[in-house]
Amino acid sequence: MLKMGKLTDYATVIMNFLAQNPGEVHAASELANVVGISSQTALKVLKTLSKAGLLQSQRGTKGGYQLTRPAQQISMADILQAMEGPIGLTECGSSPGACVRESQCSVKTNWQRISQAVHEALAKVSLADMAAPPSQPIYFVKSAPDFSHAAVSA
Amino acid sequence: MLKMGKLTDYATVIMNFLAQNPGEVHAASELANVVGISSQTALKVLKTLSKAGLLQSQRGTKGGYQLTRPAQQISMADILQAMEGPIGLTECGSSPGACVRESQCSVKTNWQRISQAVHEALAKVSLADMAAPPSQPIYFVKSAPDFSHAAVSA
DNA sequence: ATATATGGGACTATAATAGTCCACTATTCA
DNA sequence: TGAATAGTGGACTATTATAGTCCCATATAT
Repeated sequence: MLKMGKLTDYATVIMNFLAQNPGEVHAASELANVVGISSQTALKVLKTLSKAGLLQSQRGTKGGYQLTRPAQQISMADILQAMEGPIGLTECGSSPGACVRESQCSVKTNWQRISQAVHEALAKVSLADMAAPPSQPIYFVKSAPDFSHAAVSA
Repeated sequence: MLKMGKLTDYATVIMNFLAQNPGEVHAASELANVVGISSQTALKVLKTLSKAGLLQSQRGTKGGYQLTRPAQQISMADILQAMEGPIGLTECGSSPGACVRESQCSVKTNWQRISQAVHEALAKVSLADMAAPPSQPIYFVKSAPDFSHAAVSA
């Protein structure tokens, strides 16, 4: 399914909520309610997002979280990367050296390119875009990974 | 990391090998050697690919596997989908009804679109492209998910 | 017939993820 | 200044998903 983790899912909903309430500070317990999860779990997500620099936290009574920058300047790639580490469909795409067969792998380079394409697709979508209901059905990738130059080998 | 499973990884290497040896039938044990995994595990992958219609199998002595159609006509999306089911970053993108909060979810539609964009990126890359070493560094997504119409809400 | 090879399903081990808990630090307000 | 509130960091456990293995059945070539 190529799916992201649940925590990442929560993160996007939380970030979306904060994007819709700019300038306000929201406590973890409140955000937990928005998503429908426990405060503990929300806290875990919020800590991760804070460490990644996407959220600004405030301690003590009246404390909570808010976006560090405008929703237009936060991409879905930022959020995914914060929650799951570098975007890459294969190990070799995000962590060079992890695969023992890396040197003689025939498909490595192209996988890295596909990962890059996926990353770019996610980077193009900002949190502000996400928060806004789309006005019409559209196609997204007008031009996709360009392999047109590559001839069939073998 | 948004990564695919190991078995999917094996699948791409196997498919790539078969693409480079068109018209030949290769046994599971041989393909297992190519990837560096056990025959049992290779078999598991091969069964899945066969069921999905990407491979043609032949039983008995001198049996084995080959591509059902030319490598140009098999996309990476086909392989991923065969191994991991429908491509979708979120549950709601690939299995409507799976998420209890689906109806009031503010980001559902846009996630579905992002998943669609990822799917299209993978669909554009054929097995033949994958088998061929890229001749030059290129950018893949010239135009990505188009959210330009969407205004910032709230 | 027999050896070889795939088909289908079930089972188990392992790994990744999600969820929870605890002790600590910072801030507000009475 | 003390109590209440709220985030920080790390560790731990439960759960889930994945990977790997095994068994028995079926098909084919010699």
